[in-house]
Amino acid sequence: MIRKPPSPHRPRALAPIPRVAGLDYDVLDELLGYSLRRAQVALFLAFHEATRGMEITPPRFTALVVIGANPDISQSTLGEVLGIARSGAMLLTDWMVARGLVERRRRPDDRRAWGLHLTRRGERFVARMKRRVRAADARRAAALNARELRELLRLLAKLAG
Amino acid sequence: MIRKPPSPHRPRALAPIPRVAGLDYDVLDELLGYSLRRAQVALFLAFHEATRGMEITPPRFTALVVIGANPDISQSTLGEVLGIARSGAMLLTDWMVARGLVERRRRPDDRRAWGLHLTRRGERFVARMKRRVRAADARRAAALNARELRELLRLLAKLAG
DNA sequence: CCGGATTGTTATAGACGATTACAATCGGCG
DNA sequence: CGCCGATTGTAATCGTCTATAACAATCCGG
Repeated sequence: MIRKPPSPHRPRALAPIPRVAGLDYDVLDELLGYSLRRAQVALFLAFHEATRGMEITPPRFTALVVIGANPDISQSTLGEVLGIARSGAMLLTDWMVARGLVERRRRPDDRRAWGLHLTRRGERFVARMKRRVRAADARRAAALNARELRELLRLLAKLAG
Repeated sequence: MIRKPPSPHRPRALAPIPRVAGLDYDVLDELLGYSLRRAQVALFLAFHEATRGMEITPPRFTALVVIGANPDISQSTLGEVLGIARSGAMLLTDWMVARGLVERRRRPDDRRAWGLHLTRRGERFVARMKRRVRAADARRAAALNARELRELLRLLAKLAG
């Protein structure tokens, strides 16, 4: 069972969305979608900065956290959580396995599916990752006070629902 | 000057990020970045629905709106607004030109740069696009009342800054 | 007027996700 | 029990998007 070695890391969008001086943004400034994107890019940059050198992307982060919190999860469910196809979930899993962070275990009850588990190394890695990302997220969120932050999370949840 | 015909349309991520029942999301639910992404995907789906059949993506939408509001803008500046490299701005412009929505005009003062302008067809197209996207955005935003919406936009701007 | 910066362009490569097809396995129903 | 549709992981392929690097034409400041 030969398989291509998983790819290294090169993030797709490192550029912030600058507000170009003297430019008319027209309807964009009234669109919730555009404001959301601007804010999300800012948060992504903080994320990327925080995980510098770890070869981590948002999907990889989410996958590792979810596996850590839900041991024995299947690749299919993982893909569902991330909103990607099964084939993508497999490549992602390949990457984590190749880095020694995750292992596939056979399930006694269902021999089609794998159960995904963090290795000891994976556990340590996830803990370090979480610490850094949390801190970076909080640092960005510090632009808001506690009440505003709570309100923002509430409104975002309402929107996503 | 032969050039490949611009590509047709196939959006990258059509899937919402579902909240899988019985799953532990651990730290994700406390991260601003993750909440933002969930909300943004929801808005993107509304956007995609609204522009169905128009072969429009968010960057294309932004580009057309910006050109409409800032005639004679250069490709470089356009790329800067979008946060992409010049080479990408050119492919994007190629697409708009091939669809007859935009034309490149020589600038008398600077013969390196093009000035981008909407064609008449482009103007009509942008108007229709704006109407649809605005409506879809508003429909999503209707999950919030007027005060909440204003507050959300304010907080997002603070975050992005 | 000359050398460095800017603009558009082309070519190339990489990351990522979708789609499709396939084999193994599961599960329900007759 | 046995069959058939559904599910799981896998593999192969394709399309889209973006970056990088190199290049020519042009601009601009000392």
